[in-house]
Amino acid sequence: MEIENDLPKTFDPVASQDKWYDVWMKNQSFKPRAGKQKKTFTVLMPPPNVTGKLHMGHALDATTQDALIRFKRMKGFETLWIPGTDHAGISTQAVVEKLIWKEEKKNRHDLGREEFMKRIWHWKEQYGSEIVNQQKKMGVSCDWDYSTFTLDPIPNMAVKKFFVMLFNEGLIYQSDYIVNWDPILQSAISDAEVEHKDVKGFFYSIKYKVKELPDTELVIATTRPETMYGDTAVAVNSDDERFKHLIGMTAIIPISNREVPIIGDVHVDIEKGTGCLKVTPGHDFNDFEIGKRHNLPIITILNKDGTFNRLAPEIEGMKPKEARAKIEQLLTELDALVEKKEHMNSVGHGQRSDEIVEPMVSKQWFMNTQSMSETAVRSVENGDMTFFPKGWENTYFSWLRNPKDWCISRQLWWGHQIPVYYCRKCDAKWAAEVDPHECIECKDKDFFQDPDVLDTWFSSGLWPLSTLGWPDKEAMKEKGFDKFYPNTTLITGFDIIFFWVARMMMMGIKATGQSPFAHTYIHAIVRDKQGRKMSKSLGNGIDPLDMVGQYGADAMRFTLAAGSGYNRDLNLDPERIEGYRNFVNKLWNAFRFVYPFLDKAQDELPVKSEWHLHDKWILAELNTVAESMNKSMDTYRFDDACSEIYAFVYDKFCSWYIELSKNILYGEDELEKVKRATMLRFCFKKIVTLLHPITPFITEEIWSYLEDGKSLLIGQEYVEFDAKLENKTVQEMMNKFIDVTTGIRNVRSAVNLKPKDEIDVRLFTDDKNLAKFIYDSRHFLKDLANVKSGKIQDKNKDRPKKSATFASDHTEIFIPLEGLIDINDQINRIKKDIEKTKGEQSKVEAKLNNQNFMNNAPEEVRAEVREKASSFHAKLTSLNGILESFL
RNA sequence: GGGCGUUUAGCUCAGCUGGGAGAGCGCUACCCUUACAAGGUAGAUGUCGGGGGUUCAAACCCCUCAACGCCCACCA
Repeated sequence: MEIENDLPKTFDPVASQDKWYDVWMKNQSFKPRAGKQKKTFTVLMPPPNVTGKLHMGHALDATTQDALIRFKRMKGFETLWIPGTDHAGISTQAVVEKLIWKEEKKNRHDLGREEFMKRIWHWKEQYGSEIVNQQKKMGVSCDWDYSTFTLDPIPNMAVKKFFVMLFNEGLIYQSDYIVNWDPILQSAISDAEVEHKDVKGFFYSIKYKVKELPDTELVIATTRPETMYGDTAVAVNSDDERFKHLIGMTAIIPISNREVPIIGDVHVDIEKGTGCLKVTPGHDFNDFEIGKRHNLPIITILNKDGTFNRLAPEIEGMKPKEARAKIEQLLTELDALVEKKEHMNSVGHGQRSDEIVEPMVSKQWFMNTQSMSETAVRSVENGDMTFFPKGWENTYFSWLRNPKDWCISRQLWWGHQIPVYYCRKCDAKWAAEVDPHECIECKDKDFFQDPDVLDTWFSSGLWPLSTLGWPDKEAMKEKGFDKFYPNTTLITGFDIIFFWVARMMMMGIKATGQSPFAHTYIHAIVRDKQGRKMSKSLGNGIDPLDMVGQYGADAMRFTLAAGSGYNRDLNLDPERIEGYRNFVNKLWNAFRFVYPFLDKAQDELPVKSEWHLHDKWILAELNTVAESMNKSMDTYRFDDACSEIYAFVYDKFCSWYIELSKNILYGEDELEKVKRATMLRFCFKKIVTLLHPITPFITEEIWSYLEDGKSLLIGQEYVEFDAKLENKTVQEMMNKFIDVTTGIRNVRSAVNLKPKDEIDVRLFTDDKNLAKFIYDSRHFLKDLANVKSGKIQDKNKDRPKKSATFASDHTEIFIPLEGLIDINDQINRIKKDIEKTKGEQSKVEAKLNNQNFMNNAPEEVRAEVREKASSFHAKLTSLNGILESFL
């Protein structure tokens, strides 16, 4: 029979994607709406950089967050997912600066601050939303009306408010301190932005003369001889017998012949190097501390661009690497270089610039995070905020339990300018939330604002607050601050636990007294299939949009969700995306099968007494998968959720229920047809509902057919566990029926029967229920295994001779094939099966004969083992009986 | 140096509080069977990194070794 079907044979994701996204937008489906849970569920999107392009990390972010938010929305929470973009001070400024240089050969100083800022804003308006459009391709269901840019007026108010608060408490202060200086950015950066990398270098031993003892030479070990122009002391350990008599004398630095004191300090390790240390407080973190202890002067010998200044005349204008070579040459000429050996050194690099950072002393703004760290730690310890997986709290703790003051000023223009003002008349210095008109002290108009801007993470740290309108009362009311703060779940990668999660916790609690969110789910980092980081230099990046174009957003999303649970790496192989594309297509084709019968389907399920055994079974299975998916989604086990629904759709619904429906739908009984069509439609609605959070597009597409366009799936209720649908008995029975069917196919395959060969099957079982189940399902065996005729009997009946056979623990299968089969072949198969079963049985028997096991194992385990023993026994009895009949 | 993590089928991984080793992809054979060849049916594949220990019972708990990865750290 030909069934008309105007649906395409394969699902076309691209057409479907834009269509449904538009429909959802028009329908305002992403807006928060009060639901049956009477609770809110808020997720804050980690704002991508405005300069950013969507990469796999974003795609994973988008997928997990969207799956969660769609799930909770369907569960009846009032869901809000807040999007936004980050001004990303450094990278944005760099991008635009480069662009202007390319086009006009001007740098930012040529343009001036005001003009340059205008240009960046212009650039941002024009190109800054590219990533937003890319997120939409992934199907993100965030409320775009909440979209915020970190430099918007409200976040700016938030930044000022928070800054002024801490400034007035003395927690934000300005200080001349040694900081990490990035010579490319020409700005200070925070400790967290420094990445240490092993760099091959040399360990130099250099002779310093001692002024008071002309015959004595101190040998100093250093990896950075070029910084000797900044030395202001030589240090030895006060307990070092070799050198302690020198303390208080004077050392002479080679080349410059400058004199510096020899001091004793605990920091110096007697064992390490030569035991003598050159002290350069201006360019080394330890030396800075030593210098403070001994009141040493600080000499800064570097320019802002990392070249040496005129205090280092022989190497002035050089970069450190070049300078080092020059110094090495000079020292050699002076015969002051004792030794040079290879040495691996851990050198700090700027996270953004990847350039070696120089420790340098400069006036910067710092935030004292001591007490904020403590509250942030406590908040996780007492369960106000929980990490999923829990292990990540260690990373969080390790950082916050050892807090260092945070250098928050950056010598950039693009960002939140520090709200501190200086009076030129009276030296007043004050912080203000609103732009002042006059000096706070002397009322003079001649004042200026601090030129520096704040670290990007300062505004990011206030993100959960500012996106909900804080601190503007009216905006807070409009955006529902009281309702949506604290947020429910934060989803992000582990690489920004320090940068972002910890800062939001510190700042959020400081500002409101409440942890900004209840859960933090840390997802994996996407890597290539060999486990390497995706990077431009390796060229191993996979562009999510390419994949979306090629396989569809649903397949892309399913792949990412299936790969993301509590693991820390997600090694992505494009073949997997293809595999899940096939799954999406499978679902589509299952629907194509159902589609022509939809008009027969009724809205309500028939009364339970009219359910076919197979109906009971599929509904019980569906119920089981609904229960486990709910659990998985609630605990961020997207991987489990995916494999559960995948297995159900493939192995239960398509392979069996649909196959078992053909006989009915292509048959003559109109009443049965209506019932089955109703069941299929019902099941399909449940399936697409369960899948919708993960694969929103195809499910919405199918839903539109199932519901004839009357409603949108995005707004439907999620499938809940329903005790009334449970049916363990029928599930067990069906499993046995599947065993039997598979057994028949197995035999067919073993004796090389063609699919077209019809067979007669004789089944022997003592399981009365099963016999009835098979009998009731007998018509289906034609479709399932091309069984033409058959008979089900007790095991005490005679078995047919000369048959191909198979035995399970509950049923023996005989396919009489006189003349067609090789008896010896059959005997060998059975013997092999007997051996295998015996092996399994002996393991179980050993347990039962083990007195210790019987005494110690819990009863349920013993019962299980006994059951297994008897099933192996039954199977062996069958096999042996069959074997005898052949001999 | 400290911490975290990983090591299970050819590949990517799951295996929750210990109780007969799993999935997907790939592979082999046979099938264009009227939802689907982006498919169907059947099938093969593992000293669960090595070594000890606890236990009636260990992939799972403890100790130890090894390899790999990541994070932190002031190692001149």
